[in-house]
Amino acid sequence: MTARTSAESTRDIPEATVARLPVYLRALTTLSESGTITCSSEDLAQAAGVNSAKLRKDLSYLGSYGTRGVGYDVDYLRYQIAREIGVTQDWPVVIVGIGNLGHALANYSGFRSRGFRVVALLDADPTRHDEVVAGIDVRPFDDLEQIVRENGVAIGVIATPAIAAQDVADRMVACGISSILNFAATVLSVPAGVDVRKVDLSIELQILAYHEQRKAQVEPA
Amino acid sequence: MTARTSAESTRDIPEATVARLPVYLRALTTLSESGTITCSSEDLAQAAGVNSAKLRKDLSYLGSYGTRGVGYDVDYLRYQIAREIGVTQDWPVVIVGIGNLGHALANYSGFRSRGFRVVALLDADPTRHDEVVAGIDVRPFDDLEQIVRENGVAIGVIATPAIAAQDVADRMVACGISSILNFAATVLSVPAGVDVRKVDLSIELQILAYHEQRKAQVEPA
DNA sequence: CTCGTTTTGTTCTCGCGTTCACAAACTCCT
DNA sequence: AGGAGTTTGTGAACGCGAGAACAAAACGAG
Repeated sequence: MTARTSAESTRDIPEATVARLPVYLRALTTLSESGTITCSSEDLAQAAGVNSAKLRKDLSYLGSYGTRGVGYDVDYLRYQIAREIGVTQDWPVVIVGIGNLGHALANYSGFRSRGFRVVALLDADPTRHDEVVAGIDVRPFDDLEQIVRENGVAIGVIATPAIAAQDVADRMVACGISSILNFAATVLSVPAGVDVRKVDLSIELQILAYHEQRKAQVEPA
Repeated sequence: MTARTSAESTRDIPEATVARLPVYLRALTTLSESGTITCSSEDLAQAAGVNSAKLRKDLSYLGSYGTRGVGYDVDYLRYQIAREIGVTQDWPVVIVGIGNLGHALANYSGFRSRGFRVVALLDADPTRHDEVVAGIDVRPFDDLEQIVRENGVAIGVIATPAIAAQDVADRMVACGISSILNFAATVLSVPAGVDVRKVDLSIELQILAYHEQRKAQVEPA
């Protein structure tokens, strides 16, 4: 095994692991705030809601940041994960669609505290353009390109009605945005190289309903 | 292979498939509204953003609802999937935590249109109790048990700050709620038999940030 | 009625992710 | 210094899901 630079060490982290790293990061932050200096994989696994073997394997993809017989230094590990995910740097974000959900997103403190800075709120509806949400004034959707260019925005959030989402996505991609978080209830088609993650509130409820129905079937009270 | 009753046919649907059924359901609804009578697995797969082999395999778990050489009857398949998921029936839901996100959820039309009926909005903060959101008045959190009992609520939504979420979950479980959709940024621990699904906005952004960082590393402009 | 065309339902194979189990490594106590 | 106890990091086995490929079934033309 050859020595690797830190740039090379960021290779080949499985997708399933990437999805859990933010959970570990939050658990570590909680531990750190409660004054914990070191923790075992068992402790952290419990805080993150996974089993310890999976946690250790996940962390092993980042490198060997633990000490056998001791555990992990909470702050050190936290920094390493944050660096790996990329939340040590500042990510400018635009939110398009300032309805109920857009409001909630704009006000969500969890973004800013993790390195995401909402640089603009955009809406196609001119009657919203005099509004100020979370200290940011709502601007016309047509300002998208200028804002993206001036702020170096790489991540866009779509909180529009489903009917408008594909158009918004197309415009975002045309401006150079390469990661999209989509809250609209529709399937987006984007060119290769653009990442889309979908959050669909009603789908989550439907999955719960399915299981709920199963439970009722098995044991009819 | 013996003949199976419709109750028995609902066995053993893989979790990955369950998660996609709502997507197919929405795609079918869109097709139906555009006047389409029948569609091939290829058509539906494209509308749902998956490949056709996976779609056919998913549908095969429900039964044989297609016709070889022809395709699927849109409305018939839509009904079968809806029945399988359980959205042909009415699901009473309570939402706890009427902050920005709670407001957005209460107003979200996608719930009602898929069989989910918000029967109550609850908040621990007394200053919110005179508010009316989406035509429903906000009630004290302590009314939870009564509301759950009177309406037969099985599904609860948590939209509180992280610090309150575990308490809310405990109370929900104590009342008999057995499925929880959690928007709070924390890991909930619940007894076996209770389903929890987590939606975490900042985690989704962090996953995007990770990939975005990778792209920037590979091709530094 | 028969043959070609279309499309489903299913089998098979492969790769990823999870979990177990254990060797390696570190600390602490005597 | 040495041994007992603890905890990490990882090799190996296992199970699930994705995708390719094909047989079975339905339709239509002649």
